[in-house]
Amino acid sequence: MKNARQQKILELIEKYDIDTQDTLIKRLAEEGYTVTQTTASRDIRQLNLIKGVTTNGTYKYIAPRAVIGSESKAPVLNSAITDAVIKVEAAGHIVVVKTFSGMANAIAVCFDTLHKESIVGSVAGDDTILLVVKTSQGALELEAELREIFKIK
Amino acid sequence: MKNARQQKILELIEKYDIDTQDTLIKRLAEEGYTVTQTTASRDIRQLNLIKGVTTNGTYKYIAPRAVIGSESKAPVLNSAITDAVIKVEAAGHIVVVKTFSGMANAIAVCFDTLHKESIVGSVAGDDTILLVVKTSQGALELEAELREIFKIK
DNA sequence: AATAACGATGAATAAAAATTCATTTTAGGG
DNA sequence: CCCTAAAATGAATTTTTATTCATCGTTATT
Repeated sequence: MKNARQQKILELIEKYDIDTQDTLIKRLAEEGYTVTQTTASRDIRQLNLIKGVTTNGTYKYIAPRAVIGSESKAPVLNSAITDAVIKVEAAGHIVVVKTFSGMANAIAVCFDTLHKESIVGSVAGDDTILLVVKTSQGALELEAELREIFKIK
Repeated sequence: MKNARQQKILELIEKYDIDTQDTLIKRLAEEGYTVTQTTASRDIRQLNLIKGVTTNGTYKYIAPRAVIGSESKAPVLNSAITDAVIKVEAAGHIVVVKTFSGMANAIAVCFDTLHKESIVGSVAGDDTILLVVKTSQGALELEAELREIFKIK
């Protein structure tokens, strides 16, 4: 039951603007899932959903593209993300990451959540991310690390 | 007061794991900002911060890189420009400028209109601008200059 | 200077979300 | 089958967060 329901939740938050757990519960009920707020809260937590503010100033639950990591543990990247990285290459003190078209931003978000010391800043285009590193040496190390993570070459 | 405080909030959530508005209020108090939960709530909303679940299962406020809702944001106020620049750092022959989420483009436009000789080109993401300078020396000079302008550090 | 208009803030309150503590259900051994 | 352990769930409650309404300070306008 749980898995089907959580799957449905992901669909629902895509389809509708769901602003509270209560709204979610009602949508779920329409689909035949009757649960209490307790369960909704837990589902949301387990799915790593977050409540954001839209440009209209309203709230909305969304599925973030990567799990927010606190330094300690390796961040959890969903496979859609790791698969989308095509190439990683250091050039001077910059590391260039090539991705599937349109995926660069999603992946750059992951890098941000890594809070890697060596990364001074990053910019993402459509299918390319530039990671600026303080030193060439650092770039080489980062390159190696990323290749490890994304299983490149 | 408000801007300085919100700026500080961004620093605090980077530096510490802030799980509730209450802990944020306490951290702010340590820094000399005494506010109520009402204000904390509003600041969080205005900064577009979100509360996410970390890999440890704990909660944590973070500044998302991408703005939810995807449509472009409201026009940027003049005074907001300088306030929105968080960090300026030279790395080799590149200067990295960190800004509030969604502000990078607006600020990059300002740079362009400056027609600074030393800037070869620039790229802006959501919250980061890369300024490409001919030489490392030039990057250092530009870094110093920008820090002056934006009163960084 | 007086006054209007607006933004920032807080106290109190309402609303929403997380958690605790049981209870029920499910999945595996024996 | 029956039992046990673990997972899932809900009711009640606590905790956290958002909002309402009033006030204060600032700035602009006459």
